[in-house]
Amino acid sequence: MNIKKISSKLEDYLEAIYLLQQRSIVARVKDLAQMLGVRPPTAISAVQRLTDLELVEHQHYGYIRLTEEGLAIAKSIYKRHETLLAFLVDILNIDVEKALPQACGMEHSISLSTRDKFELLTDFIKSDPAIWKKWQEFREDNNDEK
Amino acid sequence: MNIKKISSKLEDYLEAIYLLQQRSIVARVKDLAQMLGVRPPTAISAVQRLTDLELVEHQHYGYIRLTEEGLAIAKSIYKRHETLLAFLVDILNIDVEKALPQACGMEHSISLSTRDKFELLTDFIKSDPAIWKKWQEFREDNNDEK
DNA sequence: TTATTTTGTTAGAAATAACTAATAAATTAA
DNA sequence: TTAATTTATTAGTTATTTCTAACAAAATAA
Repeated sequence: MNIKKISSKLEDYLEAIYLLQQRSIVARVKDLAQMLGVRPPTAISAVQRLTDLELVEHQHYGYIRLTEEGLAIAKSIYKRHETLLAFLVDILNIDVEKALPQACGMEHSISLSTRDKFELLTDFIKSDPAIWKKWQEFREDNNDEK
Repeated sequence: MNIKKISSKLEDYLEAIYLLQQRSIVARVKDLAQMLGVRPPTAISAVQRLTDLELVEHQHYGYIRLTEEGLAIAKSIYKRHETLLAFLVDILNIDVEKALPQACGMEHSISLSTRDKFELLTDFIKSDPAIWKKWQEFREDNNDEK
């Protein structure tokens, strides 16, 4: 029931396949390569390693699908991604374009329990208008206009 | 004047050399390997690559020293490390042993400006006793005893 | 000062993760 | 249904980061 430990690069591939599936686009090598900014042979080699690990299923010249285990990992990474992105953008007031690559980097380093705490803090600050206002002001008083 | 972009592993080596220097321990291959949990040949190979990049100076069988540029990178990474660790431990209430590896992972992904914002938020929450108390309670109300 | 121990280095191998070039299969258009 | 285009794959190369085994230099102890 433990989540298999794989490299952060492989986690990125699982996450990308998951996102393609979500958009009801059947994951193909081309899309995967495009999303991750690599060449098709690089994506293929990753898909092959993920197949060996039984995290995806892939027949030659065919579609790429997550196994149950691969889906569990993908979801868990994506959840961390979402939480971190929301924290960076909504709380720390970072532009989405700048926040995205940072969330993508951090999402591989934090535990699930740390993710929960990031979410809790985000909810805490957002849920209380007084605190939210104070934080806005505190930020602005410290040269954080943008 | 730009900070050279190197891999996160090499950043770890610079950070470790910096910490050894701080403790007035002259950095040696053995210490470095021990700190990073690798075998001596691995540390040597990293030191050689850092020497090629002119980020450290190292004569055979001698001491390892950071160049001015290497020191700048090391300091900047370490600053991010400290800020993230303080945030995880003091604000999110994560045990130091658990927080450490997560800070070590995240420190390579965040920009200097994001680091500043983490510090700002930490200061904000710590500086206001009312907010601090509310956050403690909010955490405890959401199953975060430990 | 020789012997032992510690520390550092080289050589060579393996895994990961990327690339280009060449080719093969599948799809689309003529 | 061929021909052209798109997509996928294989083969081979490179860089990074790790390892073990073997050896060399330096430091310490006998």
